[in-house]
Amino acid sequence: MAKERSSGAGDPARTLELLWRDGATVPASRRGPRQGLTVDAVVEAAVGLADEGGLDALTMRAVAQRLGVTPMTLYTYVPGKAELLDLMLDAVFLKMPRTASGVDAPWRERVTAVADENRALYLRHPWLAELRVHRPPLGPGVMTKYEHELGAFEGLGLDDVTMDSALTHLLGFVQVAARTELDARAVDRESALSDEEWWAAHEPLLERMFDAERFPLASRVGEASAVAYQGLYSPDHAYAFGLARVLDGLAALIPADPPGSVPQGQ
Amino acid sequence: MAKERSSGAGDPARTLELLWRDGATVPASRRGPRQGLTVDAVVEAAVGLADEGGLDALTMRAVAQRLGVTPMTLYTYVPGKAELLDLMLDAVFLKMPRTASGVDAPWRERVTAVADENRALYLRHPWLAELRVHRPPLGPGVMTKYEHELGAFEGLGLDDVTMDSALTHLLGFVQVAARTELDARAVDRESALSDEEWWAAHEPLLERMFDAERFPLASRVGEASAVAYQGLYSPDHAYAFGLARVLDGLAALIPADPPGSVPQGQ
DNA sequence: CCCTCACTTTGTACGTTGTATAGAGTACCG
DNA sequence: CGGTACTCTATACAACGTACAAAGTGAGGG
Repeated sequence: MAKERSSGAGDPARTLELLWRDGATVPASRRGPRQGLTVDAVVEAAVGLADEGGLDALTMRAVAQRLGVTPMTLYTYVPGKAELLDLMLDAVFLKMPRTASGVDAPWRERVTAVADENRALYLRHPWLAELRVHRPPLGPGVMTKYEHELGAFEGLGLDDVTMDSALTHLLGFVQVAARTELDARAVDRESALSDEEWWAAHEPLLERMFDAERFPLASRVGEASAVAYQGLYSPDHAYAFGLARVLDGLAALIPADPPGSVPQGQ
Repeated sequence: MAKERSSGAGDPARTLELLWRDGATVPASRRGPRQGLTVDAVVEAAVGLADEGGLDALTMRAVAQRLGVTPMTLYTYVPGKAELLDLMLDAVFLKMPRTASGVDAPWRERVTAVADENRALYLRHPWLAELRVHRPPLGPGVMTKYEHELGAFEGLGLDDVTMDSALTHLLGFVQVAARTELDARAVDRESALSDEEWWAAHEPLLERMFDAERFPLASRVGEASAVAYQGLYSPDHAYAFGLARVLDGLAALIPADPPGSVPQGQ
C-alpha cells in the first residue's frame, strides 16, 4: 500500500503528461478496444466524491462505482491514487474563480482578493486543506494560480524572492485559517455532540480537576473568549483578524504606502 | 473503524480522568489481577513510536509490541486510538521546555520565544503537525501551555479577546511553517529522489509543455527563488521571514512600542 | 478476410488497519 | 473458599490500495 496523503510518487514523465493532457495529444489509433472513459471524467468524479465526503470518502472503489466501472479499471487512466490527487489539485486550481483586480488597485485590495479567493476555494473543496503538498504538481492549474497571485505583489517595490515569500506567507495564513474552520465543522458533523453539549459534559468534571489559581490567565482569557463568541471559536473573526495582521505585516516591507494605511510599529 | 486523525471521540468523563490522572487517584484495590503497565507507559511508547516513524508508524499493534503485550491489552488502559492521541498531545505539551522571559523583557522577545518553543516542539515531534485538533483535550499540558503563552501577550494593552486572537494567529503561523518544513523532509526521505534529481527529471518535459510567455511572472519569480536558495524551498528563511511579518503585524495593535518600553496595565 | 496481439476491463487475492467479541486466567472480598 | 470483577489473549471483520492473471475486444498486417 502506498503512503496516504502524500503526492506525486510515480513516474514524473507520466504524471506530467497527464497534467498537461489535452485532446490533441491522444495518439488516435490504439490497438485494443476504445476506452470508455476519460481522465477528465475520472478526475471529476474523484473531486465530486471528495467534495461531498472528504478524503475519507475518496476511495478508488467509490470513484469506480460512481463511474459504473470496476475499481481496477481506473488504473488504466491513472497510475495510482497519489497521482489522482495531483490531478485533482491541479484541476481545481485551474478552474477556481479569479478576481481581476487592475494593477492600479490598492495593494491591500489586491492581496485581500487573493486571500478571499483561496479561502473560498478551501471552503468549496475541504479536502484541499487535508492534502500534503510539498513539490506541488507542476500542471497548468498550479502555474496559472501562481502567475495570477504573484500579480497582486507586482509593482510594489519588492524583489522577486520577497514576492514569493510574501505570497507563501499569505497562502499559509489562509490555509491554517481554513483548516481550523473546516476541522471545527467536521467535529460538529461527526461528533453528535454540539459545542454546547460538549462543554456541558466537560465543565463539571473540569471544575474538579482545574485549579483556577494555577491558571489565572488561562481562565480569565478563556472565559472572555468564550463569552465574546458564543462558543469556542469564531472562524470569521479569526480570518478577519489574521488577514489584517498579515496585511499590516506586509506593509512594513512596502516602501510607499499611501493614505488609509495603518502605522507600523518599531 | 474510527475516523483517522480526529481526536476526542469517546466518553468525555473517562478522557478527562485520564488526562488529569495522577498516582493518587488510583483506587488502590481492584478485583482482578494487578495491571502490568501504566497509562504513562502506553503514552510514552506511543510518543516514541510516533517520533520515530510518524503517525503512520503509530498503530495499536506496534505500541503493543513495544510494550510486550498483545494489541487488545491496550484497550484496558485507553479507550481507543483517538483518546491515546489526546493523551500524547497533552503529554508532550506538558513536558515541553518553556523559556522563562521576565515580564520586563521586550514583547517581541517574549513572543519570539513562544514561537521558537513551538517550532522546536514540532521538529521534535513531527506527528504533532499532522494532527487535527479542534476541541483540544483540556488536560494539564494544554492548560499549562496556554497559560504560559498568554503571558507573552500580558501587559501590552491588549484586551483579553485580542490576546487570545494574537496567540492563535502566532501559533497558526508556526504550525504552517513547521508543517511545510516537515513535509519537505518527509518527501525527501520517502521519495528516493532528491530535490535536484526531481527537478532534473521534470525539467526537460516541463520545457516542452510550459510556455514562458504564458507565465511570465511565474517563470521570473520561480527562477529567482530557485537560485536564491539552492533548491525549492528554505524552511529557515520561510520561518524567519514569516515571524518578522507576524511581529510587525501584531505591532500595529500594540499602543506604545518604544525601545525598552515598560509594560502598561490595561 | 481473418488471425494476431496490443490494449481494456474484470475477478480474485494479499497484507494492513482499528477494534468488537468471546473466552481464559487471576486474585481480592465476603 | 467460592463468586465475581477484572486483565489479558485469540480470533474475526470490514475497508483500504493495488498486484496479478485471465477474459474480452477490435484494428492492423498478411
